[in-house]
Amino acid sequence: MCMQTPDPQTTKVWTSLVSVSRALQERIEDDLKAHGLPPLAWYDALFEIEKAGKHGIRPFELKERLLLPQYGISRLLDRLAERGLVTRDGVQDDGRGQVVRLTQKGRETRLAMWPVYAGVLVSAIGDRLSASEAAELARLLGRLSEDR
Amino acid sequence: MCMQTPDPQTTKVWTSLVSVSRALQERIEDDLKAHGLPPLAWYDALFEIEKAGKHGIRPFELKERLLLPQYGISRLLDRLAERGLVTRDGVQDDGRGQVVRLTQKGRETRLAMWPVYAGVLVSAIGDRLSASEAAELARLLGRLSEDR
DNA sequence: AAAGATTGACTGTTCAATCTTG
DNA sequence: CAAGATTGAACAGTCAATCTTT
Repeated sequence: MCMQTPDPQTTKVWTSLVSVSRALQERIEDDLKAHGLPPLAWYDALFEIEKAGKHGIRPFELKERLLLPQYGISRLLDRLAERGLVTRDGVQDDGRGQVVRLTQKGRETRLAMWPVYAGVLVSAIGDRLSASEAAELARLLGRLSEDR
Repeated sequence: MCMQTPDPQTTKVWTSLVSVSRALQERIEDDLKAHGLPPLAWYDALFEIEKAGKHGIRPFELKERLLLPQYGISRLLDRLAERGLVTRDGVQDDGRGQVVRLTQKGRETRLAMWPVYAGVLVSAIGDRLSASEAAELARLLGRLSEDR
């Protein structure tokens, strides 16, 4: 029974990680809201659906890309469809499934969100780190998500 | 009208930041749940209240420390009190306010959460980075939360 | 039975309105 | 009116159960 306590550096990494990512996410959400735009989570969804083009994408594929549970996708698509940002159509070769496609309004919304989103990233990250520092930071963060 | 797009390094930092902090938080939540323990957010609250000792702490102070809105504190304290982890008493010199104190059960719960919480931090951070890498990572993250 | 997807009920979060005291 | 705190209603997330098709 080894009661392990992280060393101070580990703790510092953790607290910085949480506070930085929370602060950034909040800033993005606030800016989006101030512009009358949808929440950040929608951006990723709209982007993935947009990338799928006119062939569309199946909800279960979206689930894998966005790392959300299936019911999460289901409810998210409900809201996107409600606002007219996506369409959901049955697919012929598999009666269980659907195909999701972005509408014109969906494309416009995604596009309108981007400058706001990008603006925060540039001012909060790009403007604060040199290219080499950013590369080093990305590398170190990558170390934390390696498989074991 | 400058349509700014973050450079690839900035984007990589952002995506790594989000995925690492999300994955870690999920691992901690899952482990806590597997041990029949409360969610991570409670840990910080219990810890802050515990630090206040027998003098207790006022909800508005807790709000500042935990960076939650006042109604968030109100509801969180409802749940903590419901489970017998904290007490809420009126305070004489300010009729509006309350004082929150940790119960014995609250102390035990906080203590039981710690090894689970710490275990994830050690295996996900401490074991993966050298001391100098951890220091460098903490330094770079710190750069991102400097005031401007 | 497994895969794709949805739903009802519960829990938690958010907003605006409210209440009380200073 | 401002500060400390709560609350009803709306919204989002979660769990387990369900439904349909393969």
